[in-house]
Amino acid sequence: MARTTPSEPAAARLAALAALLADETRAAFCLALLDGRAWTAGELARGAGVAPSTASEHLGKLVAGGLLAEERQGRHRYLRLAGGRAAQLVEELAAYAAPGGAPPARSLRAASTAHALARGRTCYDHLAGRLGIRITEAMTTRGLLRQDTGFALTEDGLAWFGALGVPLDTASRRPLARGCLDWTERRPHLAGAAGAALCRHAMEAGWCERVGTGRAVRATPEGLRALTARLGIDPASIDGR
Amino acid sequence: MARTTPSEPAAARLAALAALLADETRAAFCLALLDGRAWTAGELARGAGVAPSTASEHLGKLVAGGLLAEERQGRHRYLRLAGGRAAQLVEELAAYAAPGGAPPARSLRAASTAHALARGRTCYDHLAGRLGIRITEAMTTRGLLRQDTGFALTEDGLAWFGALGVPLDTASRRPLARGCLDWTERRPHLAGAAGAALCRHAMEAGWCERVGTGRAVRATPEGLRALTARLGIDPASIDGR
DNA sequence: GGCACAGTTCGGCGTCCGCCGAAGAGTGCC
DNA sequence: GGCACTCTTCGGCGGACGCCGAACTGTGCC
Repeated sequence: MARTTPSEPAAARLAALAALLADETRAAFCLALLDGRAWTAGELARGAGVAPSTASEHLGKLVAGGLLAEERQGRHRYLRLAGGRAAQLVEELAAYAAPGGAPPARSLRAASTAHALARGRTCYDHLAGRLGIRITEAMTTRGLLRQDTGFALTEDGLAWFGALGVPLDTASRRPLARGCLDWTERRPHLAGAAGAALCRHAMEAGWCERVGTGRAVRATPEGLRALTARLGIDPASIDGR
Repeated sequence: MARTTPSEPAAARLAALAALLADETRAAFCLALLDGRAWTAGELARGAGVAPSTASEHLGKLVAGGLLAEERQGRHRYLRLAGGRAAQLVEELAAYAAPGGAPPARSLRAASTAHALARGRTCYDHLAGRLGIRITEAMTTRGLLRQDTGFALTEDGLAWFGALGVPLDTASRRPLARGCLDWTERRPHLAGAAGAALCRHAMEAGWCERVGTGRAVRATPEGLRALTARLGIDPASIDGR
């Protein structure tokens, strides 16, 4: 008997896309790039522990498949996620794949990086981890963000961004606010154009700074003061445990 | 040099999850189950054009991987997507994998089913296709749904559901409204608890009916009248082309 | 020009995995 | 009880794919 839709092309395309992430090395590349920054091919190869030649082939597939974008500068090949939708795809798959319980964290080094990531990190272009969740919570309780009927900024929320000096384009196709499931807190944090703008502002204003070379982010003392003043966030709820 | 996080388990889990969908036959199973109903193993095997033994192995993997749920009744094994999140995952991957241009539609039979699907279909538990998009559009222009600051019902929207006699639970963890990218219209339609409730009501009230055995759905004459009366939708914008 | 370095291409190796048919287990109908 | 049917398990086959090292290309620095 024939297939439900003859010579189904949708299944083949879905399988081809999923196959890009079905390899552990390629998956590691995409997870590393979830910090939203561009990495060189060599950095990715070292990070994943494979030979440069192997990485080169994998990166070629990921770019050809539309998941990654490349930028060549001199003898370097910089790679980043192809865009917000690609990042969202990887995020959601990673969140679904995350185990229900806490991650094991075998070594001391792994435990300390896991701790730093749980405290705060970037998730492509917005803030995640305890830091991102506390901000999202505070915005919700202050009536800047509504989560009960969906996930959207309120008029007060728009005004709050205005007062911060961060313009938001409501006419853009990209949704202003979107929930992104946090894989350490297991609750949604603010993503979308507003989440990206807030993260950019937090970095530029010195509210946060990167820790080490990875995705981990830490709120600075000024940042904690600003979050307390503007959102009523208790600094201990982010920094402490 | 070591991996960024030693013996990274996240990459392995992401790869394992993606591998479930990286096979064309398994992908076809998941797409078929996107209609939200339960199919038997044999039906899925015939639909995908593989031997029952092959299907059995694939289904075992999909269930073990947490993407599908099974229910055994007598000698039948009924399979459905494991839940809303699994459906959302498959939807988004399928939407990302969909080609930018229109699908080719080689045979006459394929063209006619593609046409029926484009007109209206279920997307797991809510309405999609032209029918779903027109409803979402109408709800937005009538102020029942806000898309400019995210994707959320308004107070008027809550009242509209109340008038319809469809209760919505705002206290649930599941978001009431969520945008789901429509792969034929390439715009978001209403998903989430409200989308599911509306779809259920439309089926029970006889506004829509299934066409054939697949995902395709058609608005009935009463349905078109109801949509015109309650949302001001022009019937020709759905049914005609 | 010459060297160091980033990245790519190629050949070969080993493994994994999807496919089938045949045989078996369990269920329902008569 | 016996038959028909659905699904599962197993063995074996073949292709696909990820890995590496070695050789090669191209860039930048001195």
